Amino acid sequence: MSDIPKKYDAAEAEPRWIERWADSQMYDWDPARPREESFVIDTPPPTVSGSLHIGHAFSYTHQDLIARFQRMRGKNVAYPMGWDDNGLPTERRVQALFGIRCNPHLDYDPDWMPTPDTKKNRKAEDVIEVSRRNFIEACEIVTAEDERAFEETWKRLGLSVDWSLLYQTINEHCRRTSQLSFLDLWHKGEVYQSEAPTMWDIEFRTAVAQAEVEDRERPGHYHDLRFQVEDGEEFQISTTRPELLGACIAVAAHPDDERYQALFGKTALTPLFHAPVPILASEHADPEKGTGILMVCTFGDQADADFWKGTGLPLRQLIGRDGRLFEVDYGVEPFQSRRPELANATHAELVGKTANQARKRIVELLGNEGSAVSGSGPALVGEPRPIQHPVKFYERGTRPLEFVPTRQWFIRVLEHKAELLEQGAKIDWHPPYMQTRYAHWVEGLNQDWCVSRQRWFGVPFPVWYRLGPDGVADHADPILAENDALPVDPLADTPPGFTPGQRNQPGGFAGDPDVMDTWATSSLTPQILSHWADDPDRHRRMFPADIRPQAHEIIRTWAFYTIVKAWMHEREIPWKSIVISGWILDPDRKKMAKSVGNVVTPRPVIEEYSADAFRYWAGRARLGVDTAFDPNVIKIGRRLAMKIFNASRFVLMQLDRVGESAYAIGPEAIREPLDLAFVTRLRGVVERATAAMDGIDLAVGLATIEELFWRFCDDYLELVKIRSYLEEDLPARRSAIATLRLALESFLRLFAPYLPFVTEEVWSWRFAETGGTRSVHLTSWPSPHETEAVPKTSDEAFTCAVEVLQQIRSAKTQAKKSLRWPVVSLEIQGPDAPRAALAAVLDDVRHAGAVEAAARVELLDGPAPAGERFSVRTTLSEEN
RNA sequence: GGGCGGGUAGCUCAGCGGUAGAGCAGCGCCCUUACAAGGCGCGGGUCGCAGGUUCGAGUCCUGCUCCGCCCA
Repeated sequence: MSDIPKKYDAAEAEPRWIERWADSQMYDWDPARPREESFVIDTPPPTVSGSLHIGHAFSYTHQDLIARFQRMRGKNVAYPMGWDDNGLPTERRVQALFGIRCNPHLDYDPDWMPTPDTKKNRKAEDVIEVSRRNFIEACEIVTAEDERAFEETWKRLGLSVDWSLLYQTINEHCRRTSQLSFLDLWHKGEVYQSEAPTMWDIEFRTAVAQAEVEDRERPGHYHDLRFQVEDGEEFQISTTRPELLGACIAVAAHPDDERYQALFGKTALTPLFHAPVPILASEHADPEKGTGILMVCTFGDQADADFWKGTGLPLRQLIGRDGRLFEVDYGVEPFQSRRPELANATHAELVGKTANQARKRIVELLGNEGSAVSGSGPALVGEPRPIQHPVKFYERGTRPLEFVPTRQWFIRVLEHKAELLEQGAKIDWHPPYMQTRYAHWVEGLNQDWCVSRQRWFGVPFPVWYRLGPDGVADHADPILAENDALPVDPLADTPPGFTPGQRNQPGGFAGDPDVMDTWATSSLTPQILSHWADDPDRHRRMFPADIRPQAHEIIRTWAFYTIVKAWMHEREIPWKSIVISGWILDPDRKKMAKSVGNVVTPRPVIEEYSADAFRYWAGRARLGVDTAFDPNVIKIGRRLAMKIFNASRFVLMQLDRVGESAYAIGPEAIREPLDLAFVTRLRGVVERATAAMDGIDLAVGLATIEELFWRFCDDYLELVKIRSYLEEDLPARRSAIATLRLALESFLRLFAPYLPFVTEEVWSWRFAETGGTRSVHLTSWPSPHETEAVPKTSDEAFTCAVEVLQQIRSAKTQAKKSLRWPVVSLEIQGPDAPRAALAAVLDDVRHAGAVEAAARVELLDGPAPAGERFSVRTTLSEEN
């Protein structure tokens, strides 16, 4: 038998085990086993170009705890990893790193290689324009690097991922799956194209979906402007966006608003532009806001866009895709004006300006004498009034969204709210209240899912358009790719029935230039894993998945979209349960953010405290609840790992002292009252921990195991020492040895999901050979069956022993004596039942408490203090 | 403004109908042959506030308050 190491050095041991596990295939999913035996995890594919912060490692640890537990329960666990490569985060990073920008009109340069641009103050003219294909190649180089870093961190954390199931959301298989999904939805009528005002990010120049939009409180101003009715009467509207005055198409007040009853149905004229606009009654107007009457323009906000739809009013778009006001001609439809020269002169002041710049200028113009419609006085009444109001932003953007009419692809979700709510209810949510959050999101939807993005590094739509003789695309009747041709790149591949030379030629074809939203692909992760696109048999074995672990901020995106897709394709739920981790906040309970500079990355923490310690911290957090980053809790984990090491060392040294036969003593040798009582405790802990883990109550499972383990170390080991030290092979020693072995083997397996490194280290010393399983991670989770040969008793004897032992220790500590200090007299008073229980284990207690052989020990009948079993009087020896 | 979660010892949290718990921090003691990056012990809380239900309420109900998150 090999020597048992004296010290545990996690920094040395953990990498050693990672290496050993790497090629062992011990975490691999076995495709041959039936569905009932499988446990399929739909792992969130992290965005590789995002920075990895400690919250990711925290959440991924939760998945691993579940994976390892299920594996030990005998399940054939499919625990994949995926990298979410495509989309804006990658493009943004690539642009910044290489100082490049994609120009899709350029030709591919096969000799071009991206080189990091280290210029400190890069000017706009320094940015190199590259072709779409070169740009995509640059993205691929960066993501490949990022993936390596992620993989290394996951391995360092001890994630038991089956790396043979690895995928990238941009790889061929995912592109095929994603495009197939699109085609399937097209054939089912769930996807449509429309040209409509869409939320548009002027910075990235792409459409964005409702799920990616957030409200931010921003300062603004109410501007009161004088409008004039054709008959000369005046009224004032309030607006926060005076720069859109030229885009005004109507004026509206609430139908019940007494103040404006006389105006409804009349026509008003706008100042500076003199556009005739109808005065309408509309529920959209809030009588409490501003003057209660507002101008509707195309488009100041969502309300304007909603209002405009279906009214038949003209579309007067002023803001372009770059966020600047473009040229228009007043006096020509749809830009009506009673005084076109004045309107055009005004607009000339604003053309080319951003919304902000234009606002400043037009406020000056509106403040000028004579700017009112009547020509008398300024149109602007008083000073603009500062307010705070919510403004819509793309979640990754820095500038307010605009509503710009563009052609986009949409997936129908609004008309399926009821079904999507029903699907949500079929899924088991952990914690349950997270389902409410999902439901509220679904109920609050007000737009279909916009899936097209005007970007490059993503999955293209498998679609081409016929070009008429005039070169104009026929969007109404797109050419779709054949299923078996997928994946296609419509900008490179030629549609059936055409030749490459007909690309972009009148009478020829054009490829759809857009790519899909990242979520359009990552909403298919269960199907990507199951090979829905090309392997129906495997799909049946893996779909729906058992579990989806994720954090709560992506309920509205990833979870929601995945539920949508699974329902649309197969009328199924994507997974049986969903587990939501909380967020990690900084120690002051603030959200970690790059801009605040309080982001903690996982690697240094793992290096400092060990992966086991980190995992302990993650395992202790309750699901769904945000947790402050607290090194103190991680330190407790480190201490626990150390304790497991030392206690194991002690137990195995006891077994070794007996010899190899010790490892063959079965549970039937457990006969001593103390040992029976402890095994009863252990049995209860196994049952409770198993129930907790089954219910994904990871923190409760850990706390249950940990609590008994500390009792084991602090009290049981002390109480049993005297018997395990016995030189002779007596039943008392056999019972002790058998209990120690059973307990240690149980604890190691119970802790294995949480602390995979130290448990494996200890397992390797002896049990790898004697236990018949080379790794603790290949053993089975402890079960009550293992202790069937041990007579069931109460755990009262152990409880009583511990109580008296603690009283003795307390007496010694208060007397400032060492714990080895001899006791000469012990008077224990208590009721019959605990006295009887104690009597059976009194020898163990005497030895653990260093009660002298000749000491007077009395068990007396009598009451005990409230909440205790005994009243104990300890008399210490005068000298040691 | 609506919804969700939470306010328990100095700190981090457990307990969710039956005599207030753990760990950390504090204080004190102990180098006991597994463990000094250790062990043992000791203090320490009107369980956010106000009502109510109950024989009995951190624990259930109502209102309020503060914090966080999600959504408008």
